[in-house]
Amino acid sequence: MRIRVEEAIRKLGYSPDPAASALASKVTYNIGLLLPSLTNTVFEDVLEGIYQGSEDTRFFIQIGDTRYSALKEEALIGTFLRQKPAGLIVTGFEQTEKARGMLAGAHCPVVQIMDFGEPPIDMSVGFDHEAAGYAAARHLIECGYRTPGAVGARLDSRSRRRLDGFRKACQEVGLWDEHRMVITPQSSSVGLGRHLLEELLSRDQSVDAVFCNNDDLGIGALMEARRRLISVPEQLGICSFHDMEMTQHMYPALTAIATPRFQIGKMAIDMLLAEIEEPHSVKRRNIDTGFKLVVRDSTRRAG
Amino acid sequence: MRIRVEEAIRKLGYSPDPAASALASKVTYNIGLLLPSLTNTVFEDVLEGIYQGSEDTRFFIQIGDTRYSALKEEALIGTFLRQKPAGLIVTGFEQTEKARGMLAGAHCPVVQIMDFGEPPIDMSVGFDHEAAGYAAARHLIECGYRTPGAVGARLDSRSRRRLDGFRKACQEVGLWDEHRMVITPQSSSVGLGRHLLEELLSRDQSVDAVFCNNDDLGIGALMEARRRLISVPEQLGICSFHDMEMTQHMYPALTAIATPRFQIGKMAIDMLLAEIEEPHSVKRRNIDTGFKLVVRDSTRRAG
DNA sequence: TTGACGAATGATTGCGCAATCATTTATCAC
DNA sequence: GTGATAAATGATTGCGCAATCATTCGTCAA
Repeated sequence: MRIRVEEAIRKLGYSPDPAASALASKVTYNIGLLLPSLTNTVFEDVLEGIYQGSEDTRFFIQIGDTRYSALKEEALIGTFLRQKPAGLIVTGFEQTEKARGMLAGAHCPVVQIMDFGEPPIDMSVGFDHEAAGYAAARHLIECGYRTPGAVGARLDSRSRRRLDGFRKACQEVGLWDEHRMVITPQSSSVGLGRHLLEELLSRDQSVDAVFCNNDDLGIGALMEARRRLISVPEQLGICSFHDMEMTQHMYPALTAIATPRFQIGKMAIDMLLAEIEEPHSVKRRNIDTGFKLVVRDSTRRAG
Repeated sequence: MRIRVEEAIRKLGYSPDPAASALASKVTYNIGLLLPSLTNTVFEDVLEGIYQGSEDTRFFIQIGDTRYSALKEEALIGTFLRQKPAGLIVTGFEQTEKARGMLAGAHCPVVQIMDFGEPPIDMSVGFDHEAAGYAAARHLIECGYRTPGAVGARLDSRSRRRLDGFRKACQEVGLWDEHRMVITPQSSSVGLGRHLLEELLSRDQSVDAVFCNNDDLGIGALMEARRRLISVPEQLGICSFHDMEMTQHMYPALTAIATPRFQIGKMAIDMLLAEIEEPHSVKRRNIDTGFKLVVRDSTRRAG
């Protein structure tokens, strides 16, 4: 009987209507993914992990681009929930009150990614951004740099906390001056990195090290240093953030805080699928992935 | 009456069920977008254009990642069509026979992007890759380079045609040797760009210019040249492809064939929305956006 | 053979909306 | 005021499936 039916399916080229299925069963095989940006290389790797973890399952990843706007995010959460997703992955902890309410009341598991600290709405996987910024500062200080600065763009809460951590570590050893923190709401780019280093140097010519809030800025800073014939790492140490593939191939290679973006994506989808399969089966619901300092030539001073 | 209804909607927090709507009307507000890769910066800008063009409309972009596989693409086209999308955007002209059949029979407009040449299934917007490669070669030749090579990765049909065009221009002036074409099926990265230049130089030390099939490779080649103390552009001219933001900030800045990725995305979504709004209203259904040679220091030899 | 039980199969209902048709109400010219 | 037309409103049906219930069939022990 089953065989006969399956033969007919093949012969007629039948395939079920997902809309009818969703209407009748009140659930779909869609997994909603909310990212603040798709044009930010940081999220490419997260995406890669999520795709890899959901390949060959019946689930379909539906991406929403919030453009770093909590309101757009709120609207998208509404749109997604209306479609009765099987699960939801959202970036960070900074949803609007209403969005948090919707997520808390959702009839599906929810994973918050890229951050660690606050208790999650449901589950979370990420790392502590303040600790990461702190680690960057400690590294520069231990390398002997004494006039550290920092540059940052597109200041979402996570970026801000990285800079907070950096500032804190510098203050602890009495090496901080707030003038050496150059930030802008503009979205980050290599060109902006060059510009921000320029601004930093114009504010304080004695700056001997800079923490760049992400790799675009790091590469930009490196190129600007090169243009000005400022030697890296001797005259200027550069520590980048995220460590995308490119940074290790720069010349000199960039020291960076490497963030486990692929792993975060993979763990998030794994947790989500497990929880969809068997509700309440996931035990560790709030995961700190940590980060890693990768020391390369851009901070490796002789002596 | 209308007012009373809308008040009730607000009060009850009612929002229509998209599944029921899709079932009853046989159409949704989803626009399917098939890209070969999301971790390729090339498509970020396309995406940006599409998002910008669909913002504040009732349409929702649904992304599918084909991972450069025609079979995955075929499967995704099936998945998308089952959802009765309002429109579809697919990359390139290399669909499987079956996929082309499905697209041709789709009850919605279809735009093929990133390529120009073949007659489209429905509509298309892109540029001629062979002509772009040809232009790169002509530029290097006109700069006086006499031993041009080329490196390429991830050889989809478009990449291949770029290299074909490059080869053709070199052959026309008797400057070609197939040994100076180094290609690999690996996916492109900066590290790979370094490696491919290494390979190219090991095959023929007299190479004095290289065309890189995309910017990752171009930046990698530049970094490798730097490491080997090969001066750019004097000893080695480098021409990159696509011209993402970063290339102009390299040191020396990279000459590149700039491709109008944002514009392609924007035009594609505009054509699609117009056609959804009013079938057969779009007149120019096969658009050649062209490309632009941007000359910078990496090919600007003194004399 | 009989009864009892579980598995396989068949028949029915409702999900929430859009589309269609049937009805009522408003609008206007004469 | 009348009739004719257009607009607004109301009632009904069906989209294609999943879930539920009702039925039949097969299996086995007594």
